[in-house]
Amino acid sequence: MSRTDKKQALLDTALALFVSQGFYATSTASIAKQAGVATGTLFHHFSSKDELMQQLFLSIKQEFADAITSQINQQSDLKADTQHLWQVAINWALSNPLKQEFFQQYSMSPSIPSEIRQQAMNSILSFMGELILRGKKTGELADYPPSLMQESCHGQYLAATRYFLDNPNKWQDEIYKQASFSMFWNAMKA
Amino acid sequence: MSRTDKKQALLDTALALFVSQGFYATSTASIAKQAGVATGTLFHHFSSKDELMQQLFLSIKQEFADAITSQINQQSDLKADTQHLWQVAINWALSNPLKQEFFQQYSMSPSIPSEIRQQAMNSILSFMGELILRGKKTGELADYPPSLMQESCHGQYLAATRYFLDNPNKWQDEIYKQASFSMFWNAMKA
Amino acid sequence: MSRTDKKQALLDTALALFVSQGFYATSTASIAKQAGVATGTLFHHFSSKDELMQQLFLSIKQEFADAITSQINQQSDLKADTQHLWQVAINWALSNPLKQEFFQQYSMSPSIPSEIRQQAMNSILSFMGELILRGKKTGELADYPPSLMQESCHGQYLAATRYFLDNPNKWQDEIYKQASFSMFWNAMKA
Amino acid sequence: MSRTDKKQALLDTALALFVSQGFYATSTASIAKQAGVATGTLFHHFSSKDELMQQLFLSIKQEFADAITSQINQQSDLKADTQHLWQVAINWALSNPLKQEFFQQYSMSPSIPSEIRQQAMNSILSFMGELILRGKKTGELADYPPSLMQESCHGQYLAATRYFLDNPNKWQDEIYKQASFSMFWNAMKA
DNA sequence: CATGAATGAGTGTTCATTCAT
DNA sequence: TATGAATGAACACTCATTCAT
Repeated sequence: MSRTDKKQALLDTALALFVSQGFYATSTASIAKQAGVATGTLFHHFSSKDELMQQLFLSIKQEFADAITSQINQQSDLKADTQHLWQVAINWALSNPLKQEFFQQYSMSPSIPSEIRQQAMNSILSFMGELILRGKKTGELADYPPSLMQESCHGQYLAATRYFLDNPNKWQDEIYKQASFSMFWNAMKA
Repeated sequence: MSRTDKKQALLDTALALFVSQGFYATSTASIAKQAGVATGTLFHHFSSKDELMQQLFLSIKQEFADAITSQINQQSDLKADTQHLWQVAINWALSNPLKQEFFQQYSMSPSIPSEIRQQAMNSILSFMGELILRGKKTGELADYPPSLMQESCHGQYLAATRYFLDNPNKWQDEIYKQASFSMFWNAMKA
Repeated sequence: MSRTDKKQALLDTALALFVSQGFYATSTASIAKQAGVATGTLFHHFSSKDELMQQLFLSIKQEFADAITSQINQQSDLKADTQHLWQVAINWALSNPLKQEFFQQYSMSPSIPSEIRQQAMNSILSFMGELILRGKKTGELADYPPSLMQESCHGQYLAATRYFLDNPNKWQDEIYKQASFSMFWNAMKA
Repeated sequence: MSRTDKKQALLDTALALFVSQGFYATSTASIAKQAGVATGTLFHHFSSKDELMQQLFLSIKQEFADAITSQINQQSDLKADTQHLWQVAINWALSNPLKQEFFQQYSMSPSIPSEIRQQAMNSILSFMGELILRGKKTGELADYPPSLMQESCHGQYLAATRYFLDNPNKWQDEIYKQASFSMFWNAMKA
């Protein structure tokens, strides 16, 4: 196992254990053991348990951002573009349930410094931010205060992924898929 | 200090410390000390730290439910009733910022058994549930799957309170107040 | 329940719990609760947990001594008298299994001050001591050092009660009953 | 200090403290401190205080068994062999007073699971068991029930070691040494 | 870099004992 | 006397972190 492999194994194991048991209930020893390395090795790659958590948080955020970016191509009308983004984002969540659950659990938790959380949130919301701006200019979207709109969008996204994560087969049901987007879109519509 | 006072002092102190430092970073000793009682006293009232957490969670949930119930009088048209409920709920959150923050932090956290969380969530959502049903019957609200609608409502409520908690003076601004309700209402509107 | 009743209830309960769970694993609160009195009441009757233990130890010792004394009537020859004493003592142990087990467990334990234990042991052995003296004078018993003989007697008595306590029905079997006494007697015989 | 040294130091210290203060009155912290290691180290070698106790019990039992086995050579007549065994066993007890006292104190105590105690007792008694069988075949020993005889042997052994431990110089006195064996042998003799 | 035994401060929890009622 | 809530010192045990190998 190469160096990078070991670091990645530690991140993967930490993700699984943090989600299933929580940050504080997961000992560094158990992470190392399940990752197949010695206890001390964890501290060669991460200066502390907190840093492991932060790197994990940021790496997942990055992965999400990369996944979304790679699939976006804004060319149709605003609503179609938004719907595409919505589906791509929820697809990612359903394809990466552990990582999505990690976000749900730790986005509000004091286990992660608020600056790091803020940074991650902004990154997620930046996609929406641009669309909202575009929609306001064309008059398709309502002229609500932007920061409030962003928070609302984020809330809807979290709610939808929570729902479809708990009921994965419902995402195949066009009724549910459409409904979730309709609520999201209508909330912002002019 | 009477018996009830001590128990209540422990709950109050636990609320403050859990919110500001997190559940795991708060020692039972520090709760007791700050509440002005001996360490053992905490365990006289709560069999464990976990049980303290659960009782705290349930007591806050109950307080919220009572506050809402006492101010509800459904008599006008659906939209007016809904707006009233929306404002009452957000008012409560802003009047009880610690308790609201507690919900934000722990509604998804493994520090609280999921059954307890579920129970609390249902209680909160039951108010909305009735209004949604009413709206569907009259045709004022869209016919989306009820469970999905509830999750979406909850998400919007959390997002709005998060926003106004971070920017308390904005709730006095009618523009923001209106906008937050409009997004909530339009999402569900037929 | 009268005062004496409560004190006796505490002693009875303590006996049962000390035997089944051990001295340290039994909390004063559990003794009080199971005896049907308040925690504080225990400390009205016994100044400390240790004193409760000592009073219990001495009261059982006394009960044993009284039971033996009341049934002894030395009139026949030495062997017959000894056999009678042997049977009376073992009968008592089998009729009071909890108390006998208590002795087995605590005769050697540091939970009881050694002076108290010594005092109790002497009381038990005094019966034997007289018989041994008598036997030596008549030449029926061997002329071993008295203190060593006493210790040996005591060891045999503990072994026999241990055995018959674990196999109560064997005491009805004359073969076993006889064998146990034969070993005891032959060990001392001239 | 090597790894094995630390574990052994902990066992040695635990033995000394358990004997002098009792199991419950001895804190794990005090064992570690007196053994010259950190508190955590104790739990690195033993998963709990109870396990330390069990390992201690079994290691002493093993040491006793090894000591006896190494010195046994059955070649003479039964009585001579038995006397040799008796002396070897008591010699061991007197050479290892702490370990013998440990047995006296904990053989009956609930601090040690009864299965472990049983296992240890059987190991000790197995030596005797064989001799008893041999004696019954040759008719030199009485035909008492074997289990009762074993218990009686054990009781005598405990009594004798107790006596000579309390009065060590008496073991040098041939009168006492002979008397102790005579009582043991005559009890079983046909 | 990797290891894992060692560390020791810190944790949740217990429980004999006290004392105001 | 009797009560039982309150006390706080003491405990077994955990775990992030270090460091000699």
